[in-house]
Amino acid sequence: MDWLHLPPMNALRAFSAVAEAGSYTVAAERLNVTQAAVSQQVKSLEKHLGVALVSRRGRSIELTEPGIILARELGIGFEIIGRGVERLAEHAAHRPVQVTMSPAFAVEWLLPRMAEFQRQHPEITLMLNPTSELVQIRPGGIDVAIRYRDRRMPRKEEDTVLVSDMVVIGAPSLVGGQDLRDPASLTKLPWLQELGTNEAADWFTYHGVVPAEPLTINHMPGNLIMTAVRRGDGITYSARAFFEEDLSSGRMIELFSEPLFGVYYIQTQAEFQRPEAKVFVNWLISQSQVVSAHSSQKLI
Amino acid sequence: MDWLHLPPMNALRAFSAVAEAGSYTVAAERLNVTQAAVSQQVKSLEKHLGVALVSRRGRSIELTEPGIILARELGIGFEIIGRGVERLAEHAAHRPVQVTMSPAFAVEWLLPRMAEFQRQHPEITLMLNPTSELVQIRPGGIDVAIRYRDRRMPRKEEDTVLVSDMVVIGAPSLVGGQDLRDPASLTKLPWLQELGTNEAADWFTYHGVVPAEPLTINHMPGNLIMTAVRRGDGITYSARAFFEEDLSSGRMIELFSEPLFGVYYIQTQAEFQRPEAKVFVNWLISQSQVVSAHSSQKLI
DNA sequence: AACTAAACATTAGAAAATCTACTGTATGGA
DNA sequence: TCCATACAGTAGATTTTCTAATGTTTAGTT
Repeated sequence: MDWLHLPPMNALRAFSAVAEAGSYTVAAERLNVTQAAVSQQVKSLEKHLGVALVSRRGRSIELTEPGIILARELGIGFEIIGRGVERLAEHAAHRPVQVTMSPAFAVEWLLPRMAEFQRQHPEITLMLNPTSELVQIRPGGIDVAIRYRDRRMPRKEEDTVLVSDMVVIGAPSLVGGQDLRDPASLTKLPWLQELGTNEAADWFTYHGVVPAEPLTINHMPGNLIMTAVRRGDGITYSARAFFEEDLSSGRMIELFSEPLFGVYYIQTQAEFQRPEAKVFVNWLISQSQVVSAHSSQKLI
Repeated sequence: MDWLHLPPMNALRAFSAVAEAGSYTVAAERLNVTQAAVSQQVKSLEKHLGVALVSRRGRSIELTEPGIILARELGIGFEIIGRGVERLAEHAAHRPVQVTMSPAFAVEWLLPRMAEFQRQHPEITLMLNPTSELVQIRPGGIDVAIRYRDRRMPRKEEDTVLVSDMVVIGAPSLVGGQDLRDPASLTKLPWLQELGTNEAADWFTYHGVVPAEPLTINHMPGNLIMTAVRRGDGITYSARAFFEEDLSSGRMIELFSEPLFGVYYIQTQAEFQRPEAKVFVNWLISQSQVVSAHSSQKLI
């Protein structure tokens, strides 16, 4: 394909629209530009080709003989291109909305609410990708990411899903009856921690504790941690919101708490957001909440 | 055709080139832009469609499945468009170079030299349009116009074909033996004048003569005037260059002369000039001359 | 004949798209 | 490990494209 000697595509498109519409004014409407713009584009195309394509005939226009020939070819070409794009657009529209988030958030917050979303929007299918890796948001890939940050990294202009106390938490069978009011005392307990993260060490650093002996840390996939903590395999650092039920029923014990410390917020491709993704994001926002102390309250 | 929901044509073209070349760098070369430009165009297309079209694979790239589908359609579409344009371009290339000029210039200056041009450039056919109307220069229409102006309207930057004395001239049978040294004396003679022009009246005005009685003016098509003047039907105002032969042989008599007064110059479409037209213009310039007094001399 | 309205043409300046030059990142081969 | 190659990202420059206003031509109307 010889791209170099092709006239500007926009000029070809304008002329093709004119040929199709039989009028500059109508073509301009269809292209959603002014009549002057179309007139100029066609002029520039004629100049490029050195051939008159359109001739005025009183108040209307007429294609010249070469104009007719060109218009026929262009019409076919653009038709094919248009169909190809349309096909792809349809394909894209039916693709599930892809959402990534941390395993803890998926299991403890999103999944319990998913049924409600599906009831409201049965036409939209979601594909969840629970991982603590930062998956790139990109067309054809992840549409929406729900991410965690602590309060110390403030941002403006972001959609918040959940603001929660962050807590160190454990099962009564593991921590019951001990005096654990000093952060340093937690160095003796086994920690459970997401693969590839460093929550336990960070927590001690934040609280000014330098562990005297090596910490006992079990790394495991995020989705297993909740279960393991409940079973008494170790303690972990997490959002209180994920354990409301456990705490009020006494199945879990809160060891330390940092009020309103953790923020889960939405990241999404700002422009050209797919309509389905937008619906999901709006729903997320409608479900957003602040969880603090021993009560949870809706924000919106 | 739904032009509104079509992505930007340039982005489609860039992606099609990438698909064809199998590489951003090569595609960029073929499109004669930088690799960054192509990269951005493809990105923007992906954003528009919400679909990943290209994926990196090490140091090379690979089209995604939807990318392959789209590329196939685009390839066909652009191919058709390209062929249509190419066909037209060929058609245009073989079209005769269309030249307009005054009838006098055509008969007396250009036609005698045409044979030489044809000898030098047998592949180029000319179509002459001798008329004193100002035909619009426009793609697909007139390529080159040779126009007259008098010295009083100076221009810069124009290609001159002929600068000549302007003379009032007549056949001996009509004007011989009379004392016509006073411009006013010419009011009594019959004038021949191009249809739609006003040369005679202008000439008297320029020479400060207010005709006492109505002038005798015969209007006729330009190509007939030369013959009529030679036959002694009247006098006319013209470039001396057209009558060199007649004057030196005594077949015509020069009544008044304005040295280097008339300029014949070339008008042509500056940009996107067809190659054939350019050849002809260059030849015209090579033939250009200044004609003054009783001698003519080549300028170049 | 004069008026009116509809359609295309032209222009300057504004707005938007596009490109370049540069820098950054990843990868395969010497 | 270093180098060369290819793609990615960014800011600012450049080019293209568009709009808004106005002009021109023509067909139909009064």
